[in-house]
Amino acid sequence: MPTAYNFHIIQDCLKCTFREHRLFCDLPREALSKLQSIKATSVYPKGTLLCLEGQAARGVYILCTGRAKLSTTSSEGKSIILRIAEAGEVLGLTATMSKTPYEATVETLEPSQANFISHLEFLRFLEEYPAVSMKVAQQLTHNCKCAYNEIRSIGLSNSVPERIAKLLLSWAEHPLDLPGKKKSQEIAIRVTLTQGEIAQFAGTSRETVSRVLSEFKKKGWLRIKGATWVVLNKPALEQLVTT
Amino acid sequence: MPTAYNFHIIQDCLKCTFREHRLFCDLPREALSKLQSIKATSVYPKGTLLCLEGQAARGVYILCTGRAKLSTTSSEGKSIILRIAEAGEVLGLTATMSKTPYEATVETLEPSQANFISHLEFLRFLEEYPAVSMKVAQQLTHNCKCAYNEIRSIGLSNSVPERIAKLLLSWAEHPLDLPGKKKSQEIAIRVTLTQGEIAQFAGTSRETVSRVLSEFKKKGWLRIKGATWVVLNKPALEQLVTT
DNA sequence: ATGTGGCTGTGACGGGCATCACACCGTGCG
DNA sequence: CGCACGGTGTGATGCCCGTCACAGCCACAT
Repeated sequence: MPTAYNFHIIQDCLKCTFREHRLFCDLPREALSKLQSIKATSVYPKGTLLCLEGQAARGVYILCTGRAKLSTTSSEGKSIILRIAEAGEVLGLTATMSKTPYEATVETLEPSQANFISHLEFLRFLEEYPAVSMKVAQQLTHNCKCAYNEIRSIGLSNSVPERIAKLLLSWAEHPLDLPGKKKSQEIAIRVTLTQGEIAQFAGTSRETVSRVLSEFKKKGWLRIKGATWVVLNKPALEQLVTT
Repeated sequence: MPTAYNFHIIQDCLKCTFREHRLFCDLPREALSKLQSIKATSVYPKGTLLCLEGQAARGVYILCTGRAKLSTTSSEGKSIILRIAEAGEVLGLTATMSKTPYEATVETLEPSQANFISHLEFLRFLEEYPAVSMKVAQQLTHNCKCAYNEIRSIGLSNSVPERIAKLLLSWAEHPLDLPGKKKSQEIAIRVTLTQGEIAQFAGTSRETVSRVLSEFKKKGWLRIKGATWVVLNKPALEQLVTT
């Protein structure tokens, strides 16, 4: 059902074709029906703040399409990206489960569709369907693993170039298929984050990211044209990473 | 039931008096009986490695008494402490849930009792008793929150003194009650970690920790005698912390 | 006593990176 | 068009803190 905005909206969870590839959504039939009845679907433009760090948790968002950036900010305004959430993830879960304020600010990186479920209804939903709490556990497990990776990335690496190389390599695991591309070592990826955001991800400053990327380009390891970046020398980047 | 080692062993989960104050253990009667039948209790000396990072997850440990240190290590040998787990927590959960290798190395910090439950039996236990998966979700939530705190601590603070002050303050939330102590601003805490371990916790080097603590002592903010430390000027430490 | 091993204190040194500052470039908008 | 604005590139500067080196201390075993 493409809309005027050329955006496909998934109205009915039961008919959602992506379901089985998603972290959370692949639930038994009855649970899905219930979910369908308690969810509120909306489409949000890029840059929407779904959750605000520190605010009381109103409920969770299930991201149907799009991606979102989870970040946390210090009182001085310095902020760091916790992770990028993909479609099919539940956001605001930690806060909703423990009835505490949102841990992170969630901002959509693309036009996104999400199902909102209020705090109370979600907890009831959870208790009613054991399969749902299993899924919740899996989502939380995923969150933990991402967080541990981030800790390793920031805490164990020796230098900023290493951390940036690591980021590039992790992105390179989901490469872009360029149509007329001959077989080669080249890995094309789409990077929509700004250098400032990459800096937040790597726990460094914007300028340093710029310098490091220049360095990579100068060494012939990387080519950047707009939002499509091409990793030219994966082994070299890998050698930089010790973790 | 004090043993020859003057160590109280909890044989029967159903009779455990600590249960209701614990993160995981407060389960319904039937689940507890089942737990009782599938667990294997052991007592481990200080310094035992319960889980090894990177090894296939054999199952989970429920920590009955004692505390344990969760850490992760880079290939270069640099390592960082993820968190300190308290009695009542389930360890090895992330790995067991996602059937992946252990994320962290778990080392007992004190003589500790723990219940081991094998991988398969735990997952079956989980599916059988919905209340258990709720508890698992709560444990995972706790893990996430700790991880996020660690990320904030390492990624957002501007200096090592700030991070160490933060650690001290977090420990000061569970003060020691000194018997003959008059009312005062002084907060006594028990610190069993070495400076090297504190360094791992704060993502810095042992020497820097030593220097920072010296500094705090010189300024009259802190007094250290063996394993009992006394925070003399909490506000000063708080002022150092911006996160 | 003597050795050994783990923990702690302190000095010296130097490099990596945060910070400030400013120029450049494309895009959108009045 | 001219302007503002967000993103990017790059130089200069300085300092925090990691690293190396070594000494002192304590507990414990021989």
